Amino acid sequence: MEAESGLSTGVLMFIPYRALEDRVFAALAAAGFDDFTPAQARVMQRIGPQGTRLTELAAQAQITKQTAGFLVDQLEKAGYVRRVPDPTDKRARLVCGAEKAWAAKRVADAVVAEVEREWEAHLGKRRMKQLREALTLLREITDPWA
Amino acid sequence: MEAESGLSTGVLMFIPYRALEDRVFAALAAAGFDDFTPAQARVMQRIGPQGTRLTELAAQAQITKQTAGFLVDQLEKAGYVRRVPDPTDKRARLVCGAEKAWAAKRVADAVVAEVEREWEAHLGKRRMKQLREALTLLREITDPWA
DNA sequence: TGACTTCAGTCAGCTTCCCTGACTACTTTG
DNA sequence: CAAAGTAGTCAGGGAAGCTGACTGAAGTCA
Repeated sequence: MEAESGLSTGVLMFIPYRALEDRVFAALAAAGFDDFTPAQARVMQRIGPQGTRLTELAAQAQITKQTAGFLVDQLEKAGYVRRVPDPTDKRARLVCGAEKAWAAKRVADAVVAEVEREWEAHLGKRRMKQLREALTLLREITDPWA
Repeated sequence: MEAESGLSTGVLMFIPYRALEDRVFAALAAAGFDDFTPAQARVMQRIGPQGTRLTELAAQAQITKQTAGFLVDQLEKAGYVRRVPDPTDKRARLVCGAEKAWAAKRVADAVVAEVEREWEAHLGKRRMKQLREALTLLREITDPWA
């Protein structure tokens, strides 16, 4: 494509993101959490401490409620979540994380922290801070929700 | 947990990337290039000026050669690429971009440039430069190939 | 030269993810 | 209470990816 460092800023962002994601999934698999998929993880990530409604999960993950329902079914079978009736609305049920989900989250969080330390070691404290600052600012005009 | 936002640096990178991708696809669709998918685009992007082998495309896009073959089939039907025999190796064929592909690329490149200008306007010239610098450095330890 | 090995690409069959459309059950509101 | 809105499911389908098994061509080496 282009000659020099001619990659677009967008692509330059995607490369480290993808590398991080790969690391997290590898670590989860190594720790025995190999029975869920990236799509399921994306939903699971968004479950709040008190549980979250299916419709809410779907909206946040930007998928249809049908897809979310399918993914939650699989997560339920694998023992990561359970569905409990919502006491405040008899139409709804709350998707709650099970202990297995929190255990996986602890592993994932540890890897993210480790990778960020590696990045900081490579960039130096100053540049890492600038990077986060620029990205946080950029979020203001690129984050469609929040 | 940082003060500015609790999001990991990886997620912070993904947000603008996704926003850029959405913009590019919307612009392509608006320009009439609505007959290909993101997956097909990811393959098409990697076709060199003189054409590229299927196996090479698969490796670069990090998919199997079967999947790549399937996507190239679709691109061929839609008129974006054609396959020609490789003169230097009778086993292989070169996937070459057709004029329609280059036209789409021109549209995409224009949108990328436009979005980058918007980002620079929001961040300021200095911060944009720092951002690209940090990301380029980060590529050294996160880009699995090159 | 002939026997292995390697590489390019295809075929067949499968899973996962995600969609639309149509539906039931319950809540809220006028 | 009737109408409108919301939570979730069911049915069906398409896109994208995988593995495994294969053909045909090239390269290697005794």
